[in-house]
Amino acid sequence: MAPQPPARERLLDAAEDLAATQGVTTTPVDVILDRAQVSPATLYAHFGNKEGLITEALRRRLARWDTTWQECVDEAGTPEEKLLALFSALSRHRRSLTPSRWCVFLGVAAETPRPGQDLADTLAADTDLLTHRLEGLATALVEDGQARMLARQIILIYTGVLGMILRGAEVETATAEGRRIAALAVRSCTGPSESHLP
Amino acid sequence: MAPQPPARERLLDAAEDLAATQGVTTTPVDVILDRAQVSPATLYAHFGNKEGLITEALRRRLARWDTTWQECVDEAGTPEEKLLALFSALSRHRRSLTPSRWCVFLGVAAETPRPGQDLADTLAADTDLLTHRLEGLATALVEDGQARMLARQIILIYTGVLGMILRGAEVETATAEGRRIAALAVRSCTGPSESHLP
DNA sequence: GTCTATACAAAGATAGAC
DNA sequence: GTCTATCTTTGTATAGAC
Repeated sequence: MAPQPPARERLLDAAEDLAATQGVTTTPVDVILDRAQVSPATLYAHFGNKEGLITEALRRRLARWDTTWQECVDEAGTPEEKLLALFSALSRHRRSLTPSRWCVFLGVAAETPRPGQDLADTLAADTDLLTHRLEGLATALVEDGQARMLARQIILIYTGVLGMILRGAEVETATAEGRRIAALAVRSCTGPSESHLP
Repeated sequence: MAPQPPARERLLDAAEDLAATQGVTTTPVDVILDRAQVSPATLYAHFGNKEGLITEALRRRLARWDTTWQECVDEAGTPEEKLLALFSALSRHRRSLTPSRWCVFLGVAAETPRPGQDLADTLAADTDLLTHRLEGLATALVEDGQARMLARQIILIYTGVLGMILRGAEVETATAEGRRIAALAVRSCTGPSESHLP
């Protein structure tokens, strides 16, 4: 038999999975414990409380998302493709995990009107990563002043894709649609001239 | 003193307000009762359970949103402006109410992984209203085949605006940005020729 | 580090009276 | 239709042992 990972890992796995598929508020600690095959005391010894566990699980997930997205950027050819790699990354990220109901970070944010500082920071880190990486990639395409705006537009469209999944849309359909709209936004900044390059 | 509205109304008001600002799962029934100045028994007599109350409150809110949006469509001049009136409607709707954290319907959907039939129907009714009205308005602008696609794109962008509010963006900024992107989507369907009419 | 058993608090819902 | 009082269940967290 494969040796079981330590209780801490099992807790993080269970918490991440359940948060993504069922939501946090509606998932009692008992269910997480049951899934992880861990006793209550162990959870509180490691993470202090439920929110601490969730926070830690989200941090780990954000790191994975960061990696997946960066890989997709690196594989993309042109600066425009690198900017739009966000959408391929979303596809790939979802395929590599138990499919979440929409987006764990937005989901937890929606469920948690008054998060503690650590959780709030972790949730903000998702938006920050989007902002910074997209601004960086946009700088290769448009003037500095426009880069911030273009990044914001793409975050909006990306967030729209996630929201469509919550509305019940097919993931691949919504992603493809988002990518198409994002391409429009890019081209409205770069000018129509270069829009038909390979 | 102004005569107090009946308990049923006070419950709906309180539930709507609290659902919009704090979320449903994290708002205990007691808090709704306290805000409405109503006893528990009255709530259960009228609505059966908490979800019944929330469902009814959402139905009422959807009807108001429907009205506000239709007004904005009627006030708009060109077919393109009518299609984009969705974004002015969002502004107006929010200004007419206690500002919700983002969107009550998406919020409740996010918080409720397994809604009962009635609640599920009410949540779906929001997306359905968007779909049908936008498809109707799009038909005035583009061919029938494209109308469905354009409507979907605008729902995606609109949903993105709402998601940006959850991410902490300024409401008016996000709305204006969404409207601009939606205009791009419209013009990519109608062709660049007519894009500069008054 | 991890377990068993349990304390403590909160939340949803109902009984019975007026 | 509405109230007071209360029951039941569920959920978070801890005590103390190994």
